[in-house]
Amino acid sequence: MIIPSNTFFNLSTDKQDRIITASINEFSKRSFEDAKLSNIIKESMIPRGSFYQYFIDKKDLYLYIFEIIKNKKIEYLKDLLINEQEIPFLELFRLLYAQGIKFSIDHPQYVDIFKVFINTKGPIYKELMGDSGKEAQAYYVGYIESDKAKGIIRKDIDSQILADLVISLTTNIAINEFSEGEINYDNLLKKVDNIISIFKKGIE
Amino acid sequence: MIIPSNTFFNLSTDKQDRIITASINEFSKRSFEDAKLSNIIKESMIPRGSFYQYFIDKKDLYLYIFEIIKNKKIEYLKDLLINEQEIPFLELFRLLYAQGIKFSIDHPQYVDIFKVFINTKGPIYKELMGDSGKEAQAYYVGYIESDKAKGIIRKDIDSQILADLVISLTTNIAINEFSEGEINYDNLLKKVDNIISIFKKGIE
DNA sequence: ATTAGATATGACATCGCTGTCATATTGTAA
DNA sequence: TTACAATATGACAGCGATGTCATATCTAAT
Repeated sequence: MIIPSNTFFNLSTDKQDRIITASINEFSKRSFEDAKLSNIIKESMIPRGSFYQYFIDKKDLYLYIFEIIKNKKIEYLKDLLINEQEIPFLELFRLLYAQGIKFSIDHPQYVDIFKVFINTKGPIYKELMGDSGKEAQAYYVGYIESDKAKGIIRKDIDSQILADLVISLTTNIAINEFSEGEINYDNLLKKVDNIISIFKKGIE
Repeated sequence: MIIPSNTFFNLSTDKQDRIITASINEFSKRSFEDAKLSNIIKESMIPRGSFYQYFIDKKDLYLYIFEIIKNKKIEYLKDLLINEQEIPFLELFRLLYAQGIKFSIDHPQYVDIFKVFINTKGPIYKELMGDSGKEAQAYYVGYIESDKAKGIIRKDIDSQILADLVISLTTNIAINEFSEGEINYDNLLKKVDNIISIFKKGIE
């Protein structure tokens, strides 16, 4: 059995989209455990029985939605991560941060789903996350150490702490939550540069 | 009618504590809307009927729990906020951050409740939050501007952005999520100092 | 046009959660 | 002890969610 079933992929794109949109709406509001298929079925106007032709159960659907989000995020970041040129850590951070903000502006729902996902420590969390947090940390730490060796970053800064700080900022992208003014990319890019400047030279 | 009822306060502290603990467990896992009284009743071993003698309904209970958390948080921060001496912004930030971490170590559940609360945009959110986010921002901005005037902080740094950054870090306290090693206060204090150092002088 | 296989549909049994209510128990004042 | 008020209790009706299944409809090959 393919997941989702071929039946689902044979649907008109309109129907597929309705199901996906409704699912994203629901999963961005409720944890996997608490998400209600009823809401998804209602919103997408799919008969109850039909849903179970497309997906085995709620988990099957969630995995599919998660996959969509993951691929979309990768799409935003792939150019930066593939490009293994020797840019300084702070420049990499700047680019990742900026792309992260772009992503969260373009797809606020996806970000909400991820937030809910992060906050719930349910069994699905470990199943999907694995050690990707540690991997990201190790990636950054390596980068930072390399910059230290080159004398670009002060040696007395703890690489792990700096890595944590950066991960914390890029995964949350909470910068726009408290601020006034219009939320658009250019606007936020200015903020990123300001933050980078703080990181670079300090505030004194 | 007093909320919670006198009946609740007349209970043995053991029973009161069981209800409070069970409520905190539930509200730290589920949004207000999705939290289930059944779970709370089960865990605290209170007969269903009794619960409704103590609280009007779920909202009544939530308000009470929220009040407890708020007071506890204030207890941790009051010495810093009352003390209006002329310490530099970064020093204030350092102290707030450290106390925030202490709070999140001592009461991880409270922090979870707050995270869930922040993430759900339900009607209860606006009712309880009001404009407290803006107030905090204004408080920090004023502080930063004052330091700028004194020449302690670089003038080309955007006060709002710095305030946002600081709020984002102190409200999330996600610093411990990715890191290895034991989580204890001394350990984290070292991290705070490291972060402060980054803010102060930059990483270059 | 017929037929087999694929797909669509909503009624249904089951389950868990909510808030209420009639009744039982306890506490207290006379 | 009695009698009245406060408190405790769990059975229950109502409701909404879940996953299944028998049946209806559609599609494509002959």
